Amino acid sequence: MRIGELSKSTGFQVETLRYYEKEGLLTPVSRTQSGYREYNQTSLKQLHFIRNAKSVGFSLKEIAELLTLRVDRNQYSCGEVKSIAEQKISQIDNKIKELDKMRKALYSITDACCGGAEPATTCTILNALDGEEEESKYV
Amino acid sequence: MRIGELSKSTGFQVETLRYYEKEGLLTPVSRTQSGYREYNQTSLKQLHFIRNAKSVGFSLKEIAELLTLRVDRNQYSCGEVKSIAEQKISQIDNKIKELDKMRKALYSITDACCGGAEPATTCTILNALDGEEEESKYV
DNA sequence: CTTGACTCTAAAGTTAACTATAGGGTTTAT
DNA sequence: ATAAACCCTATAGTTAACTTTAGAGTCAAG
Repeated sequence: MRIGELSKSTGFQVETLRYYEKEGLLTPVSRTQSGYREYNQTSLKQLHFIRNAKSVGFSLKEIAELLTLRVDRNQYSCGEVKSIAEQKISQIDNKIKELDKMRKALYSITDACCGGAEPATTCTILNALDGEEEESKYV
Repeated sequence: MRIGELSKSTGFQVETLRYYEKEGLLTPVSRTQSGYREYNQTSLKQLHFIRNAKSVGFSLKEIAELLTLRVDRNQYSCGEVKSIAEQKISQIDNKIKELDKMRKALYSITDACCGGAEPATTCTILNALDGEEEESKYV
C-alpha cells in the first residue's frame, strides 16, 4: 500500500510517516519506479507498536531501539540482545509499578473519599498516594 | 526549604522548578520577605508524583489535572471528581495492558529466542508481539 | 488529455518541556 | 564587610516530535 492508505488506516499523518522514516523508525518495504513509498502489513503492525510504546512514555529513540532488537549475528550477539531486553523489562516493570500506585490512589479517591466520613478536602491524589508510599530517594 | 534544597533533594533543576510554578504544577508554600520561594514536604511528594507520572507518559497538563483532582465544594462536586478519576483509571488500565504485552514480548525474546530452535532472524519484538494474539507458550 | 487527487523533496515553522543567559538583589561564612 | 553562594525576574535558546509550506512530478477518471 502507499503512504496515503497507511496514513488512513493508522491515523498517523502522511508527514509523520515520512518523519518516522527519516528517524529510522519505519522504512518502506520498497519504492515504485516513480519513487512512491510502498508499505505492507508489517508496517501497520509496526505503527501500532509505535503508538502504544509512545503512550507509555517511550521516546522515539527508545522505540527505535526496541524495534531493532533482534538476534542477528552481524549486529548483536544473543547475549547482547538478552541484556538489552532485560534492561527494558525492568524499565517496564517500574512503569507498571508506578501506574499501579496511581491506579490505587485514584480508586481510593472514587471509592473511599466520595461518601466517606473524612472531610472532603483530604481527598487529593497526593493524600491518596500517601498510604502507598515508602521512603525513596529520587531516581 | 528554599528552591536550591528542593532541587538537590529531588534532582529537578532550579529552573525546572520555577518553570513548573509558571505552568501551575508546583506552587511554593510561601515567599520570604525578600521574595525567596519556600517549600515543604508536600512539595517534595508532589515532585515525586510529577516524575512518576511523566515516566509513564502523562503530559504536564495531564499531571496538573491529576494534582488538582480534589473534592472541594467550591470547585468540583464529588460526582465530577469521581467521573474524572474513573476516566483516568481506564487510561491507566490501558497503559498497563500495553506494558504487559510489551513485557511478555520482551520476555519471549530473552527466553524463547536465545537458545531456541527457531532461526535467530525471527527474534524481533514485532514477531514476539504477534504470538500474543493466538497461543503463547509463556505466561 | 486534462483535471484533481496523490506523491515527492527540502526547508521552515510550531509546541511542549525544558535550559541558559543577563542583570541584578540577598545570605552567610570568613 | 566582603566575597562566595544563593535567589530573583525576564527573556532567549534548545531539543524532540511533529506540522506546514513551497514547488514539482505521477496517476486514475472522465
